[in-house]
Amino acid sequence: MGTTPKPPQAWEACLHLSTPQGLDVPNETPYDPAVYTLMQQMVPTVNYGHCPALGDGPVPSCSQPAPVYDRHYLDAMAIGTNKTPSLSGLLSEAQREAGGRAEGGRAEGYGPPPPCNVQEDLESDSGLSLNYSDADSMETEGLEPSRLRPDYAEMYPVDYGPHYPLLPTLQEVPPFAMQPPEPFKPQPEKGRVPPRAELACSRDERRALAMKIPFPTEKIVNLPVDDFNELVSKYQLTEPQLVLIRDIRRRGKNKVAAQNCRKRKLENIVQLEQELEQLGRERQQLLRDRCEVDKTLGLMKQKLGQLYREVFLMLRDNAGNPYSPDEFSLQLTADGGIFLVPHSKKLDSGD
DNA sequence: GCACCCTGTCATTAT
DNA sequence: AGATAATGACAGGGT
Repeated sequence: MGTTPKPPQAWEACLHLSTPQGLDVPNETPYDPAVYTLMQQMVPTVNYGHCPALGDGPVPSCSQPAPVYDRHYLDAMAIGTNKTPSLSGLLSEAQREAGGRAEGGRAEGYGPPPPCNVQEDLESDSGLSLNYSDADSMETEGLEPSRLRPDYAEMYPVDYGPHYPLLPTLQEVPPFAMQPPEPFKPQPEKGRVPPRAELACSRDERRALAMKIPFPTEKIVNLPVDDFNELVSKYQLTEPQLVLIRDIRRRGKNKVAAQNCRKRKLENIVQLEQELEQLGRERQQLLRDRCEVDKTLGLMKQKLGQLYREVFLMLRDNAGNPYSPDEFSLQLTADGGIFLVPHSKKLDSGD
């Protein structure tokens, strides 16, 4: 049931993005000797500004800055905003709920809990709690003793009444433990479906009630360990009661931990989505910058070619004739010297 | 009836 | 060593 594969949400889809093709440029060396040895071949620089090094990838020309996979990314984000109501929204919702619940749970004042709806506890429990400390479930579900762990049946005699605790004083017994629970009549707010937890007191509260635990589950869960131990030691509790109390404390702590964990998970997802958006923006800016650089580079090459031609045409041999560009070329040495070299020879490009 | 979501719980590991 | 926190996995209930 809970393992049904779910369609990828926005952040999940984003994780499947391919690597940014637009930026993995083939290694462009800053100094290409061929450029300076055979300048006339490169002079007609027609395709500068077109980002030729990008190949046929999705990288746009300068005027079209929308690569294919960015649309994918944007689609994914759009899915995130359409299908899921937005994780930020979910997060704030979760925060509201968790915060409210946590505050409620932490409330110091201990009053009588809302009336318990024992009938509501037809829900089955899962895992150990069914077999271990679910006294009321056992009661209301009508489980056969054969289905229970042997020690469970031993720990939870069906007849609670007289076995139960030697309560210190009547004043210390919370009212709800002394009064029979009234039938629960949920009164949902308009336009809002109350969570299950609000419909009735929790299962652990009902368990505590059934086991006549003489203090509230809120204290069991929220007291610091020393205070908790002190509280427990003040009462003469049976072993089943102690087991239940420890279970209640463990479950209560874990419930809060799970809420916090889920909240953090949502926060992380939101943060990652924001980072993804930011990185997408940075990538777009880098692509624009590179187009500008390519354009500038093309212009410089064009000017250099022009200059090369002008210099070459001014050269004359001893007879005053111009050199043929088919037979000679100009070469630049590392120290800045310029030589006229026949095509059959080449200067050592080392230096 | 099914898919999805939310929540509580358990088991396990980390702190 | 025991308590607690964190988290994945699962189940049950609601929509």
